[in-house]
Amino acid sequence: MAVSIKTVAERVGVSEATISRVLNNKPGFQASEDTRKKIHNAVAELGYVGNKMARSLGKGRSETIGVIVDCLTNPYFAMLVESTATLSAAAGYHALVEITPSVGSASGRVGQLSGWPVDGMLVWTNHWTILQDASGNAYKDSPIVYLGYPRTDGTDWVASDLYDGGRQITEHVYDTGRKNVWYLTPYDFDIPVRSEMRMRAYTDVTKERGFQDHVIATPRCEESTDVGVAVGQQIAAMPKSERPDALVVQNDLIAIGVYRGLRDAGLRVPEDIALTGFDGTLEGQNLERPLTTLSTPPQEMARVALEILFSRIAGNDAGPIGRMLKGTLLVGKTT
Amino acid sequence: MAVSIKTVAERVGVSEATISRVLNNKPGFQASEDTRKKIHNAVAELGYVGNKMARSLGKGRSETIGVIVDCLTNPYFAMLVESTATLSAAAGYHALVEITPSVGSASGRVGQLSGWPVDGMLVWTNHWTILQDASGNAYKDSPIVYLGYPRTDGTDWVASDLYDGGRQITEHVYDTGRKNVWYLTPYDFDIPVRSEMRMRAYTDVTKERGFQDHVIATPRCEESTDVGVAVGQQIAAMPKSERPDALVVQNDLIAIGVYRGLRDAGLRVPEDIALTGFDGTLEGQNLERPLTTLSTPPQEMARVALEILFSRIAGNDAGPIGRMLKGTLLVGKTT
DNA sequence: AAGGGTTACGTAAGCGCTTACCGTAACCGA
DNA sequence: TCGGTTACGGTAAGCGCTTACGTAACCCTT
Repeated sequence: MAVSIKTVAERVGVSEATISRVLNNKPGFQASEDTRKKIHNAVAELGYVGNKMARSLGKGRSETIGVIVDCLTNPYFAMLVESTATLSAAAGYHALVEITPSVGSASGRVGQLSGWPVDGMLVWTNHWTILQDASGNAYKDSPIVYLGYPRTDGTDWVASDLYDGGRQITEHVYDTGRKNVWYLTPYDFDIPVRSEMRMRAYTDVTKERGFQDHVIATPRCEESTDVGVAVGQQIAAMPKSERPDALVVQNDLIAIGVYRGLRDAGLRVPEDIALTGFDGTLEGQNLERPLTTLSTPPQEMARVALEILFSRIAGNDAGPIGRMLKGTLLVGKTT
Repeated sequence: MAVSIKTVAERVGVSEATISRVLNNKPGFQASEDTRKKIHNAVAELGYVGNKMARSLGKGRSETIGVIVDCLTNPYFAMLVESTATLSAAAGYHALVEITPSVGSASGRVGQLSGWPVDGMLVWTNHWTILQDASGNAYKDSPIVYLGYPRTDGTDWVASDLYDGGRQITEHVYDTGRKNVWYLTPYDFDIPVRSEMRMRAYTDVTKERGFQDHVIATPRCEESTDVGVAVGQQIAAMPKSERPDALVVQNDLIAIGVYRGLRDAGLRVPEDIALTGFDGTLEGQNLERPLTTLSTPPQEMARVALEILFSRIAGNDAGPIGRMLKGTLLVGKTT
């Protein structure tokens, strides 16, 4: 029904092959200026826009890359996806997003995206599992770059150096003179790898400075902000002597919640208690007191990851590539 | 290379057609329990996952819907896209996102998505233009539901009732006793339709109450927050007598900027000046003083829009469908 | 015993494009 | 005059699915 390459071919009076070759600028193929013109005219007049599906089927490549993330409400992911979409568009690729909190969980698998011949995938995992196909085997139909955490399982990854970041932020907190610093993490005991590095950095620095570490773990869940609020209230309810004088929180979203919880309960940040986040989100900066946090620009992450991915698509089959991106400390008004 | 339907067929010893029919549960087709079993076993053993491209080519439907928005950094859009992705996944569809600030602009056209046989599209437009294909004709290869603003051009749309919302929020502001209320809009003089309704509601209410209206228009641009900051500073720099005592701002992002601008210049909100946003974003609620705003849940918008879209895909060709969603006033601490 | 309905599956023609492999015809130099 | 280029472009075989149509075997009916 729609105008296909056949329509154009008939209109111009040449074969479909010629149309295809001219439109794709096939190297080594020469058409007369005349046919070229005619073809382009016909295309314009008919409003012909190929059919990407057929094209992909024919070429065996879809010029689409898949992006799998937990959610988009976290602005960090939103930015990540946005960057991926624009960067891949610039390279002539489409971005197919899939939101699957399940990917990366123990039973994580490549849900909907499966069977879609994406040329490559960017996958954010919170856990250290591998993407699996429907039968539970490691997915390997197309190259994947895992985002978020460093890996040692032979896959490609781009991560922010959480250990380094954790140290930067913890040291900063101690540098401001705090002595009883707690760490707050949405901890998933089933998958102990999660966030190890940020937390380990915290405990390391704490020990090095000769202080006592203290970790609060809350169940990992969607409504991070609310979780934070609850924790904030709990802490505010403690007698002053038992309370920490600083809280290093695993990410901005939760930290924001904690901020609200503390504030609503009448505690002042940072006068009564210092607070830090992690991620460098916009929200954090829009708090009354911009949040002290550590940012690894998702744009950068997307850029580096796509670089790797495109090289894989182009055939690069060297050993596993990993890139650690160092974050930068953003000192706000909460410490 | 990958395992195709042919592989399965050979393994089981039946024709490809049978595989396809069994796997798709073709109504009216009966296979023996035996073959069914064999097929499912083979599929499991081989790890066969169809090829969606070929499937789509064959059926003429791609089971993919496209979503076009300005950006994802605006959490409103992020939420919209997230809802679309999850809701369509639930219906067995994929979501293909395209970020194109240009769509909806005067020269707006269906960029990358063009040629991709999406079964339908959700398009957010800031302006009242129609999606165009490469040759400048109205795009009509697949059904589209336009989001954001009501339309009278025969296309389907889902919008939040901006006039109603504008009235709600303006009246609320006057109800708090303000008398010199200004309106701030990122106004694109090239496309005067933009936001007419919110602003008109403001002027209407203002006149009804016997006050003088005053509109500040700033160039529409990406860094909305920064624009807001600048305006906030300008206003703060005015002598108190010339200053408004309330600012009704076109959206949360800009309002947040204004908040910061005012705050940094030493003005207090709402004591010195009241402030409202529009959209009900998370950021707005995370401000020190949660922003008074008007929210039209993007989830709801996505839900309603997809409902319409799926009905169109199913063949519903009734006249244009429009749905106006009433927003609800969120009274924060800025008024 | 012949016609007719089931049951269970095969055949083959697409879907709209790409591309390896062949023509032609004109032109050119020797 | 003839073989060899060069310029231009047609043919047809896929890519991996779906589906309209056909058919063979079986059982039941009258």
